[in-house]
Amino acid sequence: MGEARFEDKRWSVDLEHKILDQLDKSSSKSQFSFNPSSEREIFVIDTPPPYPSGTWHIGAVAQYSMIDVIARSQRLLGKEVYFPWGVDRNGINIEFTVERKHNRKMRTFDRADFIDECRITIDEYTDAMRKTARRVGLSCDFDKQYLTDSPEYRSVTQSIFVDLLLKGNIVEDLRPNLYDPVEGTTIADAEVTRVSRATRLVHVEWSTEDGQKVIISTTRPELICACGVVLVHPEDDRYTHLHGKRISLPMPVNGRAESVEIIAHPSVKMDFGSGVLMVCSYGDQNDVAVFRELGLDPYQAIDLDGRMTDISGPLSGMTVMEARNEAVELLGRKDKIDSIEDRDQEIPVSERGGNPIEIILLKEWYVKQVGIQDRLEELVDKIRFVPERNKQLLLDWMQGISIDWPISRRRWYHTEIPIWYSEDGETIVVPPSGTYVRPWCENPPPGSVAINRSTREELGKYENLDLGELVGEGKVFDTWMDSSNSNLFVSGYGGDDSNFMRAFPTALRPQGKEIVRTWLYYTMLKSAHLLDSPAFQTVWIDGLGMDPWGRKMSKSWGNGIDADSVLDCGLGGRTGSWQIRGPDGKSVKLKANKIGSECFRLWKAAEAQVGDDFHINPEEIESKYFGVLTKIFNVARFASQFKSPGSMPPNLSNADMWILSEYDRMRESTERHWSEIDIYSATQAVKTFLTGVFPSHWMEMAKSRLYDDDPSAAWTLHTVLSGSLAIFSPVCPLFCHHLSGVLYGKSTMYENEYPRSPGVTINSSDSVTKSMMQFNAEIWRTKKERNLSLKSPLEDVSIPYELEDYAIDLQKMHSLV
RNA sequence: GGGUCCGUGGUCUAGGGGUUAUGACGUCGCUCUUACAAAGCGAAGAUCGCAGGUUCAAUUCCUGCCGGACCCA
Repeated sequence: MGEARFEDKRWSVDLEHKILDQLDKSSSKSQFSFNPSSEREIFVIDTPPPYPSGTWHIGAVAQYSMIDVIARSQRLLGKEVYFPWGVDRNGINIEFTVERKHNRKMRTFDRADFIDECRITIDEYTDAMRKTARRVGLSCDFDKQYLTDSPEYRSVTQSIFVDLLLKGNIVEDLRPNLYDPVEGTTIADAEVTRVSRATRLVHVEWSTEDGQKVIISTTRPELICACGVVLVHPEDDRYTHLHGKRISLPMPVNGRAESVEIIAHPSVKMDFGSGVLMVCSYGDQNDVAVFRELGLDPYQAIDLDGRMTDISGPLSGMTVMEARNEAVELLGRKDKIDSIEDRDQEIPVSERGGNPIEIILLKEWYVKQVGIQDRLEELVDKIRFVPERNKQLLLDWMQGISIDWPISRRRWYHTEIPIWYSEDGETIVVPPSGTYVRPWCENPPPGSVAINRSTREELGKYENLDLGELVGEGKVFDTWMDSSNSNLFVSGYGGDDSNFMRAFPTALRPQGKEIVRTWLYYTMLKSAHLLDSPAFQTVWIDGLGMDPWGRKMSKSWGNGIDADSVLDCGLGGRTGSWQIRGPDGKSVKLKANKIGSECFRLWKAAEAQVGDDFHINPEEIESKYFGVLTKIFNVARFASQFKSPGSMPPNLSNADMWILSEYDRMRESTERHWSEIDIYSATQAVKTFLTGVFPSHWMEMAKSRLYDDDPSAAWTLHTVLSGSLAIFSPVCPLFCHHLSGVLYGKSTMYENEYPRSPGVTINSSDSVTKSMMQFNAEIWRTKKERNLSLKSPLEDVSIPYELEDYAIDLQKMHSLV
């Protein structure tokens, strides 16, 4: 027996930082680099490339640290893990940031200047995020960082687009599109959210050609000019006599018929307003459906700037809101308003800009998705979901798909659509695979190919053809076009084919449930089109980080918690405190003394099963989990007094064989849990063992033998502890690295073989354990009842038959005489 | 209005047709026992949301309702 080899009495956030610094200084980061030609099983993780926006949401950091637990546990299981560090940098967010910074709209900039501004700004955020990633202990392959706005990544996005275009999975069409007139861009279904707003429901008086008055209710009187038909319900007896009649528009229009037909149609709600519905191109999705169904020619009432077009007559040139007010004014003056009602309505707005969206006819590029849903569902069925029930989120979304995915956007800081148009507009030119092009400012590179715009027939190299003055496409891709390639990119698509075949379908897609309908769905769609294959082997879908009372965190509501404040809580003795808006709107103060990354990770791993939303409360994280670290730290501190004999001694005592059996059961179950990506169960199993039966029962029982330098006890102690630390290391990598370093001179961080069975086991260890715990508790209770100290002797205690093998140890442990 | 998921001691959480329902935090009591008082040990605390049904037996399965979260009209 020697001195304890730990200076500190417990784990601390300062120690955590010291270790992190040491690791950063050493060359250890290359330890996590990926070798695609390794003999080991390849395990590629398609990590969600975070979007740098200044601060990283603590819920996302928590989720990311669990992806790290998966990466580390898979390495421990012996796999060649690729845990990429990618950053998503395309998109409208950074454009908004730059617009706010300069207080100028994007379109008032020179395009190239604006793009430079975006890149400079996002570079700063990218560095900050990388620091947090390191701080929380991510074992990414940081050397191979990829940025989705880099030429390499963008060229993959463009090449895949060209491939799909040639395969016919991408179409160009003039269709009604969801459009954000304020930001001037098309958006997809998935980017629409709904907000409740007060609107006026106007009951307008129309009259038929034979002079009958009809009241039609609408919240959008400015769209009367785009009315294509008026509908009544076929079973509505009040209006049967109107079927087939023509009705005059109550507003002046320009360049179109001044009356429309009244038709019976079941999509009308009889009890809404008067039960008569005007259908305009396009007030809402139902209007789109009716126009398509009845084969009506749509009118364009709103232009790309969100202003009324010529057909609206007196409203022409006004914004939608101005036009709406003016329409009410005009109708009122002509005495055509029956009444006006204020009501709350859910209106669709763009997720990014928060602007009411319009539906506008636009020529855009689309990825086909309507026809492939059945096949997609078959492919989804080949994927394992963790947890299984979250698969439903994807299936629900797929069931609702009714239109193709519009992918072109009228923005700038995105991947460019790689197309040039011939002078006559009938031929398009696309670049060769693997090149990044910017058609808005450059000509096609050598090797570009000309294609017939409508038939997709290849016409040869563009250099050899006379296409007149080429026009580069100015539009860009929806950012999901970039991120939905991430699995292909990280699996090596476009590189060495044999490596890609080994890495695909990508082993794991970990992500949050809020982006199932976008990131997961679009990735599945792209991989299905391109390779007719499921995109992944396993999809792991976690819930969202909520505030301590289960509400979504938001800066505006004042219930957000900053990730760095939790990770650095306790650093240099500084405690943490958080002022948060509580459930009743009152401010609540939360306090903690020490948390740090290891405690934070342990909390997330041990607190709940994957898939549900989780509440983040720093007080709870500290009180429930820091003590666990203290406990394990002291187990190690205790063990550091004793030297291991190195190899297994010939005669192991019964107590040691028992705990080795218990350890082996834990080892086996955690190995299974880790391979099933069940972080919660693995963490619970090893935590319970290391803080429960091992120290409280076996260590107490083995103490006297340890002090007497019994080789059996010492070997057992270190065999169990070193293995357990390795098993625990995916959850708390720095903590285990430190303990194992001091105890055994080696880090648990780079283990790539699961601890082996000690090979010494007894049968029925389970029932022995139960009796043991029961017996010990009985003795402790007895001593307490008699007011005896734990080391005072106790007489007349008989040891149960089942524990006879352990009699001597138990007698010593409890001073039984 | 429709769909999906969820509802277990004060709080969080595990489990699952069958003897006294898991664990953690908090609470209370005792204890500085050569690793640990930022600890240990012990104790109290739950009719497993409500109402029906299936069953010899339900907290677990089914139906309805109530409450919460998310999604879609």
